[in-house]
Amino acid sequence: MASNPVTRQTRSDVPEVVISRLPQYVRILNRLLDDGIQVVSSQQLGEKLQVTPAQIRKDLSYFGRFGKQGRGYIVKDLLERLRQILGINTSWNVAVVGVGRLGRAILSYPGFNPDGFRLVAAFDLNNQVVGEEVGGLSVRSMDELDQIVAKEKISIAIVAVPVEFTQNVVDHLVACGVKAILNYAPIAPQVREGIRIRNIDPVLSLQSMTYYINEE
Amino acid sequence: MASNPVTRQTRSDVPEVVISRLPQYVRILNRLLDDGIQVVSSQQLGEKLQVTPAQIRKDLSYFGRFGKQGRGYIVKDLLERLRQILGINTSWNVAVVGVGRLGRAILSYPGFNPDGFRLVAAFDLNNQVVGEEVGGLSVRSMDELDQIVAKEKISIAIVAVPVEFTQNVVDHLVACGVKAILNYAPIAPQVREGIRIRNIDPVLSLQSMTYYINEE
DNA sequence: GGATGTGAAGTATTTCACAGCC
DNA sequence: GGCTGTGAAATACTTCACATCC
Repeated sequence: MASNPVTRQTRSDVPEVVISRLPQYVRILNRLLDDGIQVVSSQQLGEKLQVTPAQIRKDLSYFGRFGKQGRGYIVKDLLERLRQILGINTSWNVAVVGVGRLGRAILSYPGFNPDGFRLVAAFDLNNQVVGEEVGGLSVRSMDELDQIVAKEKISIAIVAVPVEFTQNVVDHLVACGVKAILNYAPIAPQVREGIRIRNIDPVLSLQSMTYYINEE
Repeated sequence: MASNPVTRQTRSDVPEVVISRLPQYVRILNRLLDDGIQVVSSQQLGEKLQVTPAQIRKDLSYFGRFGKQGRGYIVKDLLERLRQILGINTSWNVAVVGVGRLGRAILSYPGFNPDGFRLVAAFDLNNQVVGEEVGGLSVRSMDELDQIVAKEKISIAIVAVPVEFTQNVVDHLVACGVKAILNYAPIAPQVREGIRIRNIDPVLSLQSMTYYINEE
């Protein structure tokens, strides 16, 4: 990371850095589709994404041959294939843990649903907040976590609790069967092999930019 | 990414990926200092950060020789040097543009100040919000941007406006002399050479994790 | 004895460049 | 003619391993 430094190797032989670029391709393709554009070349895609056309072709080549030589890629088809590869062609149920100011902003953000995620449950550590209605969801107690994760088939959680509770909450989520976590607290929680975690850490991002401001 | 994928090369010959790790070292060193630990080895630091000791030593070697052979690093001294290198030994004035739910969460987050940043101004595009008091700041109109950026010596901005306004706001900020931008909208705004930008993009992070959940 | 700092070796990732196909 | 798909080359980054020093 900056905030999300990409880690190494998986059993699959596709470099993790390649996977991390696919969602950006998906986003651009969605836009092109909305604009009624039907065919796009790696050249054009590269311009929009500020990456080299060769990189795009190489990235895609890990998964198959999606293009038409001499023409480019059919936007609709490539989009469909990438969504399939990433597993975002179906919708994932997501829990939000922590309903403070940040949690509320997350719960009311409309951008998750169109992109393959449904926020289906909200939890808070503080019983003062439990029962409150936020973003169309009734805030639950952590005691109900296990049960609701199972019932709603939740495999992804967004954690926005104070830093001192974060590792505990993450452990609890993993114990309940959650497989991927997006963490907003300024630490890097430890998780066992097989669990994916990404940290959203604006302070780290800012601190790595100041180096370059100084340089001038 | 995932949200902050690290880009390439600068005039300085220190790899960007190295710079992106320094803030994490700073964070751990701060913790060690708080815990009263005075000396630390690359081995110990590596365990806490889940990176190899060799990487830490190599990273630091780009900037000088900070350790004592046979002993390790003096926590206080290394921390001070890293803060100096990153330019976070002094405090940067930061503007927040966009005072919606997310902007409010950012403005009330107490974690920026201890780490080298002071939120000194808030702006919104919507005149309904202008004049309101949020996080101890009075929300300003975008008309005042130029003047306040100059007066407050603001070189960093956090942008949390709706996606359709983002490129415009970024352009405006750059025109006013802002040098680094942290963007929360789900696009990658284009900026000219010399301006640093990082995107906080939770949806991209989530979408790159689903690939691995599926894999199992 | 123990840990740093660093060339050299080993990997990973990106880019080149061109054969092959539409 | 134009653009993909891909080995090969180039570059970037990480890890090794050891001389050096406290």
